[in-house]
Amino acid sequence: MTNFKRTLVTTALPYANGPVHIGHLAGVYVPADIYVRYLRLKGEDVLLIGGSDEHGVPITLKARNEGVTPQDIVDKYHGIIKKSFEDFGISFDIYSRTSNETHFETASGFFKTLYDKGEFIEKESEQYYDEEAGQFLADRYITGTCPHCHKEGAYGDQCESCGTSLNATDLIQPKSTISGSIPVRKATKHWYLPLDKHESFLRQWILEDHKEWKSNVYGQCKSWIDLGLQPRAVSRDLNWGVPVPVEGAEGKVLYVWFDAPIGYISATRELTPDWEKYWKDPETRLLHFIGKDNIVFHCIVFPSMLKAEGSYNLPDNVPANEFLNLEGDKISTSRNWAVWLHEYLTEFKDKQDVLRYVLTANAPETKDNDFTWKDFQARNNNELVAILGNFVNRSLVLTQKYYEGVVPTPGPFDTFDTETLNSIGTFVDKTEEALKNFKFREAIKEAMNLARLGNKYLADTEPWKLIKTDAERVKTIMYISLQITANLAILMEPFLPFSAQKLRTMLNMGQVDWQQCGQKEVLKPGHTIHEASLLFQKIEDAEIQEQLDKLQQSKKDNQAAAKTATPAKENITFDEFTKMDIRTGTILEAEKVAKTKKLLQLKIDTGMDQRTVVSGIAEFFQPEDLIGRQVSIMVNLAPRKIKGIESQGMILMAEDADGKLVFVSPASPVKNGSEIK
RNA sequence: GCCGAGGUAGCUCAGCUGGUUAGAGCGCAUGAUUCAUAAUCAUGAGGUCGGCGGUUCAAGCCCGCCUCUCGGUACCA
Repeated sequence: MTNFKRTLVTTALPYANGPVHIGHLAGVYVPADIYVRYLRLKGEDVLLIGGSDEHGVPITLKARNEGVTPQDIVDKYHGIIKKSFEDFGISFDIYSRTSNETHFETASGFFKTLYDKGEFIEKESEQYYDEEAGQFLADRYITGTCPHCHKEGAYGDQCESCGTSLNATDLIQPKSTISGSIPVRKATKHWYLPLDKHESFLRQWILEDHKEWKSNVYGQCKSWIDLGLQPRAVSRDLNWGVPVPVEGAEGKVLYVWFDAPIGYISATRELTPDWEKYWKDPETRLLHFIGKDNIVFHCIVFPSMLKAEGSYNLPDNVPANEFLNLEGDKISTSRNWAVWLHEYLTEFKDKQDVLRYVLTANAPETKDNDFTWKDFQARNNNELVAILGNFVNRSLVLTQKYYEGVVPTPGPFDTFDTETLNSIGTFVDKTEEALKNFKFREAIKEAMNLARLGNKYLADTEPWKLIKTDAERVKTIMYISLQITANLAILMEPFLPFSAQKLRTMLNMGQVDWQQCGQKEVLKPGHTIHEASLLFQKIEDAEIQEQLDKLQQSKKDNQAAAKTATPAKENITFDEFTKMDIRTGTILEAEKVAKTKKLLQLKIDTGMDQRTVVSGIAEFFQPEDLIGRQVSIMVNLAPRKIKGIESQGMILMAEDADGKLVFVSPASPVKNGSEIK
């Protein structure tokens, strides 16, 4: 590995349309903060960069819904997010935002450079345009009927009902959410970053030169590259974002995915005039801490941008984490299934370190993990309180009791003393080794082992007994206990900064650095320490129950929301209704369409003929169970080829709240071909 | 379907390029102990390493097939 002189750590920019939750913290910010605090303690030159991602369509939509400006939205959430990070001790050198001036300048300059170098391709395409509002419509600004599940109110990019991702042009009866008018298709010009052009470079750089990346990251990249990379639009028609800085681009802004990672650069520029040293000097190590949803951007897209620009470093590693679930379910902002950081701190005041600890000890490093309140309580009570807090307390209380807070002068060390003192260094080394490899779960475990060592040492030497018979020996024992305690005060700093600081205050330690860590004498004999207070408090069952009840309430609210039917569609005339020819029919044959997940190929006796229908119901029915079943079929729907099979009609299904499909059939058997009207 | 990541003790996870009786923490049981927030310390019970087959003197680790979970992708008239 190259010997780097300094490190630049970036953390994924949280999207400023909502607060941050434990998933963000566990996946990105806590590990990044631990890593950076560790390097700082070692005296290394390191920067931790963060900021809010404030552009993009969802923010404009939210603003519209709430009747405020997009700036109002991002101001609000940027404030909340920034404060949450401060409160949890995420030690950013700068936490910036993409709506500020430096960023506009940086992003726009970056685009201009690539533009001038001819790194983009220009393409014209047809997009929906709202004539009343006089603007192009982003996919999210269009609603209509989902072509798949036929639910109304699907967005142009995704149907929230069936979860399918869509193209706006596929929506049935599209409608602009801005003016309510029916949008028209209109040609528009955009710039694209030809990722395919960078494929051979990416192959070499990732698949050959960075085999050491985490397996989830490496595999994901390989998957994307092998699937074939496509040119990606870097601009779009929108009025919220960084304007495209070329002529003829009025009403166009940089696509949010393009401007967001440039936010890392902008923030660094804002922080220091020396920013280029951190971004362009090959002796700087660039690290991106992100969640797994961001792997493709940070390993493929952003590096391609940097490479195309030419003067920037590429990331040396991208330690992406998987996702954190909450009590067995995916964390979801819209379903309010989350533990919000700003709420946590009002309910568990001053317990930042507890959450940091639990999220680190149970971090989703290799696979998705589950956060449960019961585990949270257990780790607090059985580990932080019982092992770490208790050892520190024992050590300090005994010192006060026997020596009024003065570190005693030790006598000769016996074998066990020496072994114990040596072990301190061993645990420190193991912690450090894990940290270097981004194995934070293992690192915090090894750090805790130092506290275990302390407890064992006290249990084995029993100073409270010896004090009556061999007071001299007790001095040595307490001296060693205090050295372990002092080491903990340093070793825990990256993980539990608040508690470590509190401990250092108790120990009257002052400034520390990593070099002291692992040493046998951190506190000199004669040094006076302060009164002890508890580092951690037990968490009672009632507090945990309160949190569980709160989540239960979210679940109830969601179920209630799911029960309300979607509003009726616009009226149609009787003539329009009679155009639809719906009949009863019987399924004669059914088989799964090869190489698909959802498709069944059905042969239906419609009374008039036997015809083939392809239907997306395979997830809910076994083909053999369908034979002989009577169904409703729309017979005059224009035929369409699906997976090479011509589908002549459509089976009518009802969709339940959970997305399950149910046949709409005659209540008792009728002649095939009977009209449904 | 295809691609990727996972499936190891009740729970959360380690297991390097295949090599003696498969590990840790928590939980559980028993014992010791009382300086300490009834905390601690020791000992122990728990595993056909998702399933089946193969390669090998030897497989949790390699190969094939199957199965389950998560993510990406195709498909949903």
